Amino acid sequence: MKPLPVIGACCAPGAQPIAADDAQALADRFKALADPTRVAIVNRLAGADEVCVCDLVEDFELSQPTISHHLRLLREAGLVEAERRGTWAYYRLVPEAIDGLRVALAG
Amino acid sequence: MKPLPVIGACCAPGAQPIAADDAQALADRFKALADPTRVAIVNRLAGADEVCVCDLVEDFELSQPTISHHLRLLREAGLVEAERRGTWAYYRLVPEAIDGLRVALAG
DNA sequence: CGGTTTCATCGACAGGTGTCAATCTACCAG
DNA sequence: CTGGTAGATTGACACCTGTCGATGAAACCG
Repeated sequence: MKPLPVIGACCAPGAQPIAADDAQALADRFKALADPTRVAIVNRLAGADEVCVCDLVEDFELSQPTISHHLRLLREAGLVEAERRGTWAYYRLVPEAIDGLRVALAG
Repeated sequence: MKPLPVIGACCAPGAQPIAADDAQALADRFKALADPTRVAIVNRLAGADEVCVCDLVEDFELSQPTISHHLRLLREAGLVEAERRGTWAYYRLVPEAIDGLRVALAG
């Protein structure tokens, strides 16, 4: 798991050149949001403190493995984090990660 | 070419639920930034008013068709726009499109 | 203990994506 | 008109990705 690198402004007028590594790291995080299901999951998590996986499986009309797959990608990108409590797993947003992307889009 | 739909906050704590269409539209625009070369191109365009395609082909060590391909994806996502002057083509950032993404990431 | 539930992982498959060489289409200079 | 240059398009290829069914792993219940 990467330590969630902090990348400065890059994509609005006036931004300074960024290194190839940073472009790669940014692309990786944007890739996590490059799917409508994952955008919807993030949106769902943004509306509550935490959400049980079982609720996500009910909300979206996708198989449980597919939801699990998307959650993993979001987790690996550092955008969400999971906590296991007994039989259930609860997912939360990582606001700092979203902030990081917003900052990167600034000028 | 889509009319660049405006989508409200979606991905930070406190955001309201968004429609499936909006999740799709957002994912499409994030997908345009889900590649390191395209992030670097956007960063390059952010540092100048406009950039000639010939300069991009020189800067990045990729073939001219590949650069052209990435520019098309960015254009179709509405993140950049092109202007043809004589033999050369000049690309510019569309700041409103970047702003739209930044707003979507807000809470 | 055995059975059930929740979630993650695996294997497979169709469709999408990044890349390049080759080609095509303006446009400009003689 | 001829030749040269800039950029877009095409075709091909390897690789990645979203999806599902089947299986595994861990916790709970009776």
